[in-house]
Amino acid sequence: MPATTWQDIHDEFLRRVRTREWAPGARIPGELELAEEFGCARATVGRALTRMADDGMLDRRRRAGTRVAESPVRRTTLAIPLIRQEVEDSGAAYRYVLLERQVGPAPAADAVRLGLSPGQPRLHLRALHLADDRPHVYEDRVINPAAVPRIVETDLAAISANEWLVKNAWYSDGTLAFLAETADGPAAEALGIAQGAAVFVLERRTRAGKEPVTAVRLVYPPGYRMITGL
Amino acid sequence: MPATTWQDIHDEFLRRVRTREWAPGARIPGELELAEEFGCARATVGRALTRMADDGMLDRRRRAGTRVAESPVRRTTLAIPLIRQEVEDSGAAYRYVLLERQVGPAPAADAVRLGLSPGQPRLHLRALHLADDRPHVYEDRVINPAAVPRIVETDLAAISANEWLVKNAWYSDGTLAFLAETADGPAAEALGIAQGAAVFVLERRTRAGKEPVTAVRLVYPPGYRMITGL
DNA sequence: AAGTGGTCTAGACCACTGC
DNA sequence: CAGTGGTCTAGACCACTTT
Repeated sequence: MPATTWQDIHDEFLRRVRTREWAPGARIPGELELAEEFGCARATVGRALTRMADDGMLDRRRRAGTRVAESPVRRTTLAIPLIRQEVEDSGAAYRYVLLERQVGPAPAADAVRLGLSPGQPRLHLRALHLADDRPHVYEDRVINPAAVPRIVETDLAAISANEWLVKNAWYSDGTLAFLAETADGPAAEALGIAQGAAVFVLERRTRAGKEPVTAVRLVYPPGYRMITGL
Repeated sequence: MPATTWQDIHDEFLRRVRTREWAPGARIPGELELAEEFGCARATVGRALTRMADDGMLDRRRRAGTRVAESPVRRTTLAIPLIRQEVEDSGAAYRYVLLERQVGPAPAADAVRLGLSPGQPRLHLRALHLADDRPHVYEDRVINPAAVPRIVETDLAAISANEWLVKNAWYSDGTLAFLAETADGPAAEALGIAQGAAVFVLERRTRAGKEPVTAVRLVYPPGYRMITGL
């Protein structure tokens, strides 16, 4: 292995940006010059620079060169929690309870959430994920059976909807949102907290092509923090 | 340009994972075989595969080959909001008001937040960011002047602490957390909402080497959603 | 021991865009 | 038009880890 890998170079560039040796907005040397400085091929510094640009720390434009972003902290990678894993990683035993299952024509609210026309069939689930038998997350989910017909014949008390979907459904894209809300009656009851308490909510929607698949709300009790690096 | 770029190949791999043509846990062909399939160099499919692995969709190990992750949605890229930009992008005029500025020995709470010993000097700020003169975010920040001495002589009514720090301070690493809370008195008053309302809070801490630089809490009023792709 | 991914190199051509 | 980044190629060697 060469003495300097692209990661070493990346770390050095990161240091230069963070220490402001390369100041926000400033233009930095071109790839060829940097390659000469580090005694490596152009592609190697290029890889390091590309990574920095992906992370939002550099702005690169052909002909114009590479500049440090005005605000060199713009993007971070967020690990989406897998509930079972999140619980087991904390050393607790994972358990899942299906609280309610409803099949039938979608009420207006569910139709909007999922992106269906009102009256189309939908599957509505309410469930609770537990860590050592203490409530960990409350789940409220709507599923479009037109996208995943087999789910209506599945015993969702034995396997969580999420795990079934990961194994059996496909999707093309989706959105993810985080927000704060006051706990409504059902969520408060399931989590054993006061109604009106501030809860952290993660909303996820997935589609397969144009067809909506599922919309889920995960409600975390007060005190929950979603943490990432910077 | 060749007919297929590494991005095309990446998109095709993404499709195969999402449609479960490559099922969770399954081993996929090696780089050489894939390069042959697409009629390109090994490095080209390698780049596409590396990207997928970075996104948590594939697990790659030498000798063992490449497998689809058990849960192929694990990481996403989150754009950290820059308040001024967030406001201006929404078409509103940005304004910033410094509500309070305190210099002095750190009370226990501030010391813990920032990672100082109690009694060391600290700068405490409370501020409000407005969009078209409506409250947008409430900011509560502690700064360690030992890390950025010049900030105590800076007029933080004229420039927000964040913008000053981006331009003038350096950092080595930090953490970022999201949580839900009920609005306390000062936050509720500043945002013009009811005390006890559920607010979305973003907490950020940065350090320069071992020295803490700043700890900030950004409090968003009810209704705020932080959105990302999937 | 051997197969797989991880990385580097040297050269090439192209795409974009500021001068 | 010329300089810069973006990408591809073909080959090479190395690192890891499973068999």
